Amino acid sequence: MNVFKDLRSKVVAQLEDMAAAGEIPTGLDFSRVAAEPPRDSSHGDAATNAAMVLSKVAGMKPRDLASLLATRLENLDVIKSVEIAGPGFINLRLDEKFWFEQVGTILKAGTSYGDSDMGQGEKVNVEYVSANPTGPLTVGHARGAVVGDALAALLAKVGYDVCKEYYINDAGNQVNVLANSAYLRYREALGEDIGEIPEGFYPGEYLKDVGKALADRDGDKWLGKEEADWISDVRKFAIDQLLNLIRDDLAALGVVMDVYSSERALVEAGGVDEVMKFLEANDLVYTGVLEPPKGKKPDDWEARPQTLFKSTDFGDDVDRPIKKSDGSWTYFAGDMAYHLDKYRRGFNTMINVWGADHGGYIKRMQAAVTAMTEKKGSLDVKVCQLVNLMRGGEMVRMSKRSGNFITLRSVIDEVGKDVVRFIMLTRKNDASLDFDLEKVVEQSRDNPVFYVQYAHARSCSVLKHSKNEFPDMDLSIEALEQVDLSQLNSEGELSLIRRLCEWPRLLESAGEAHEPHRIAFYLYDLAGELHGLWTKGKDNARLRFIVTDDQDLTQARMALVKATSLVIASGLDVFGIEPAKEMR
RNA sequence: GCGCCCGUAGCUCAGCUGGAUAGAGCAACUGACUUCUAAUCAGUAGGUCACAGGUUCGAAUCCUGUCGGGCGUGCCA
Repeated sequence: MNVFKDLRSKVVAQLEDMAAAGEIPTGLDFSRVAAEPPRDSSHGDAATNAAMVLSKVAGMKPRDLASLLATRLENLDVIKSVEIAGPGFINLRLDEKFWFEQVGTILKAGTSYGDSDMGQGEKVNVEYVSANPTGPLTVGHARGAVVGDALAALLAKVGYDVCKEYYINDAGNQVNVLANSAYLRYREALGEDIGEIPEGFYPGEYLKDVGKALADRDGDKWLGKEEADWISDVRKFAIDQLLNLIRDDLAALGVVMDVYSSERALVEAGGVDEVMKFLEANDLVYTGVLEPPKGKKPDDWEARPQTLFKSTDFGDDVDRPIKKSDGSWTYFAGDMAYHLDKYRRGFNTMINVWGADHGGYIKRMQAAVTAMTEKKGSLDVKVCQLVNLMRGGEMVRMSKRSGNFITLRSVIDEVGKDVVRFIMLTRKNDASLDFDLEKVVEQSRDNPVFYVQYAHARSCSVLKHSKNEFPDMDLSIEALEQVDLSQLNSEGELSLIRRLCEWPRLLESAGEAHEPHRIAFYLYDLAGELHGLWTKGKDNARLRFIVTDDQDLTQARMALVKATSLVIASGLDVFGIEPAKEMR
């Protein structure tokens, strides 16, 4: 049940009646007509822009059109009052009874309140993390992981059929570097002194375990052999080990993928050849020489003919190589095959969550998707900007060369996965984000995780206390749904109810925009309303949630508190966060 | 050079896809607080939405240009 969607259809119905009655022309386009909560709540519960949007095509002054429509709306029974304001807004005030009924609706729906069928079961593929299997996950990876995960959950909540996917880059050069690094550690595990890790190898300590595991499995079987003999086996072994490591890191963050897709498997199955065939058949490739890059010193640049994809035909800036000058495939070629594969698996809508350093790659990938799906597929790329890890206001510097980077795991161990998840969602993806290890565990309004969790914990606490105060009060959902809420008519209470009713609408707009961070801001505001109400009880005992001499009033308040905690829990659920029952 | 992102209160950021008098938190100032769990709440102050044009009933939001910051810019993945 979405209050505003419902109102909008009531408005449109009236407009259709007006057209039928000859008051306005027939056949008008109502798609821009909206019914939304006004920014300033003093304007009422909802406002429609119908008169302003339609005045021109209807050939009427906005105010005249508004007054015709207003008269009709006034006669609807849920509407308490109607007023025309400003340039032609129609402000609607709804009957309080209507709002009270919504609390019952929320209680009945529970955490499924806000679920929507907007997506119509459409298949959507969300690809995220996709970190190279060459090391443990870092804080940087965590942002993409959380944003992708929450976006997937959000889309599922509003009615899409979502597949969460991880693309394993196991075909490029870096997995050979990995294999060589692992081989070195393998020799070390078998007693050899390997000294300093040379340039061009991954130095990380985690590879010791990989080398040891390989030695345990295969003994000295690869020792003293040519690289060509062991590379393929060792590479596969190392990749599997690293993927297990990454999977564990993701699990510690609460992320579970539906599908892991291997680049190597795709290439070996002929995916790239198929892409080439398609491109050739459609005259989308040619052999050419690219201009030298500008703005960068073309030190060792020399002109070389390559196989190029005509991505400029689809909005890219230059055509992109799919074959290197030595004849091997570029990363892009494999990625094209991968996206074609996704499309073939039934995903017309694809969303990729990428790190900031991949910004320059978006256009060519979108061009590729457009070309390969003959415009039937779409690709949205969410680029996550950098996370600045801080401690007490100071930047935590990481040096990659020494292999001394901050792992995701160590951060989770320090502050907990729920904190990491929430903080990663407190900024829109394309803005950079400060993550202060001290601030995020502070107990203050400045720390949104705490503030929201505290609101939930406070609800739980209040419910528990009310039960102590009135042992025979029925707090079951069934009972609370039936409670008469007409006493909850203070401004704070009605404002909280209205806020709760915005939840379904917020979910849909956040889902449509692919912006899960909006939920974080909503929850923060919602928590603020609850804390505000709570403190009113200090001035006036009658306004406390628990009124010791009035069980009926208390029970009504409990219905509202319960509904609030359900919406908070449901928001946190989209974020994959466990709501706190108490603060310690 | 070109492309993408960003520019909103002293600071950190929202702004619901074009709505009414642009909102929060922090910091500052004033007040409430023997509690249903203390870590909160109420209020004051703070703005040329970088700048200049344009589109229209209406622009922080869309378009063009300028300035400033970040990222990316052949055969890495």
